[in-house]
Amino acid sequence: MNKKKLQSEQTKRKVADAAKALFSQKGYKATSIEEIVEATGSSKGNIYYHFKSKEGLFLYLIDEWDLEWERNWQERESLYKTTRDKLFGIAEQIILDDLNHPLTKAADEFFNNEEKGSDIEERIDEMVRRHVEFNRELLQKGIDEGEFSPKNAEQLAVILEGLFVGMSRMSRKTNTENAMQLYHSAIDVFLNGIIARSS
Amino acid sequence: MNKKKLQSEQTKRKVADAAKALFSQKGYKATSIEEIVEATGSSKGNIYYHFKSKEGLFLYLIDEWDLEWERNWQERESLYKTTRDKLFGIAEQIILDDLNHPLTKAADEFFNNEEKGSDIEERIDEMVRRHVEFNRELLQKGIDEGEFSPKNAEQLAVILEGLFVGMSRMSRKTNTENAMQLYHSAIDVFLNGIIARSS
DNA sequence: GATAATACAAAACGAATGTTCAGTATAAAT
DNA sequence: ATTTATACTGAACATTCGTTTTGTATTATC
Repeated sequence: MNKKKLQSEQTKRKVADAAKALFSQKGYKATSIEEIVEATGSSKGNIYYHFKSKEGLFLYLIDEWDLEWERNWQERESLYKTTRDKLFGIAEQIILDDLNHPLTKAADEFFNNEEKGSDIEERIDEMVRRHVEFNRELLQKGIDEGEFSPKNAEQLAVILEGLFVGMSRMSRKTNTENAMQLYHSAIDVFLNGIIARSS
Repeated sequence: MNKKKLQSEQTKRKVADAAKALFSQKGYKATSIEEIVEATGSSKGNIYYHFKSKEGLFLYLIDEWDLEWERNWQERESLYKTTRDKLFGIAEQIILDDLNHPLTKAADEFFNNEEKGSDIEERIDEMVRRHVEFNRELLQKGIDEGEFSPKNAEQLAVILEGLFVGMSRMSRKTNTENAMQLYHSAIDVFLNGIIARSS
């Protein structure tokens, strides 16, 4: 079990990468298996050999994406000292990781899905909850250390998450540099709005 | 030409209303003509008699929605004096007009569509531009009158639009009251971040 | 070397969907 | 009263899409 397993993993990766790119660009529904076939050269049957279904493929990508994001962040977190700097660092990672926040767009499609509770909606809800919790801890630390004025960290965390979502949306049609500026300004405003004032 | 024309307009309205509700709830792609048929009692053929296509129907709704929004706002604008109050007023209208910002979700689907430049994408881009311009004028006025500290109004306008988009996203699963609180807090932070300080 | 498992291809299937079309009833126009 | 235009129906059409199935070459196992 060597040559075959290796080859197999390579094609699975190729399919996953192509699907990720397509889902990011076109959304979930708008991306067809046929397009993934064309992008990879693999056959339809082969895709279904490696992944249970289209939904399963998407789920796989979400998990992978989120894990990777967390790994990347943990590697970089120590580079930033203040919570302020960390926020800027997060924005930078969001933009650089992939300008268009890979699956955010596709995620939008499921965010409001009253259909027969697909697994995907559940998973995305969980991801958002994790993000908010992540933000909350970050902000709470800033508050505790006197960097920010004491406020409802939970609500601020939701606002911050929304701000990121909104900025991602607004910067989809610009280049990296402009996106960076926009995120930076947005965080500036946000921080300025919650900063502890010595007056 | 009376009784028939009247009846005709009524059914067209009925279709438009049902479609608006469905698109808002499920998104564009996920809403089928068949579902509109079921929701209205009209036949498929009849829908295509009143509207050129599914895309045409959606376009019609976007235009109508935006016009209505602007009318509503112009009626209420005089109720608010400061730019600050106007922002709160806008948030209130966004929430009350329809908690889930009717077509925002569906609009998301087209925001990043690299397909054969559908008319819809164009139209939505234009709508966003108008919103940003609207925000810009509002903020510029606040800056000119000394309410806010002088900053790049254009960029702030984009941030504000993104903030609204993000808040809409984050409040999709809550009730009106919570949404109101969230928007209010978000605007508070935003205003606090750009306010002119007398210190 | 025979057998079994694996990785893949190609075609077919079945359901769903947007759109069109032929036909019909009713109201308006002549 | 007859003709015409309008509002509408229901079935048919053409495609697309996710998924399944059947078959096959290649590699691992014994």
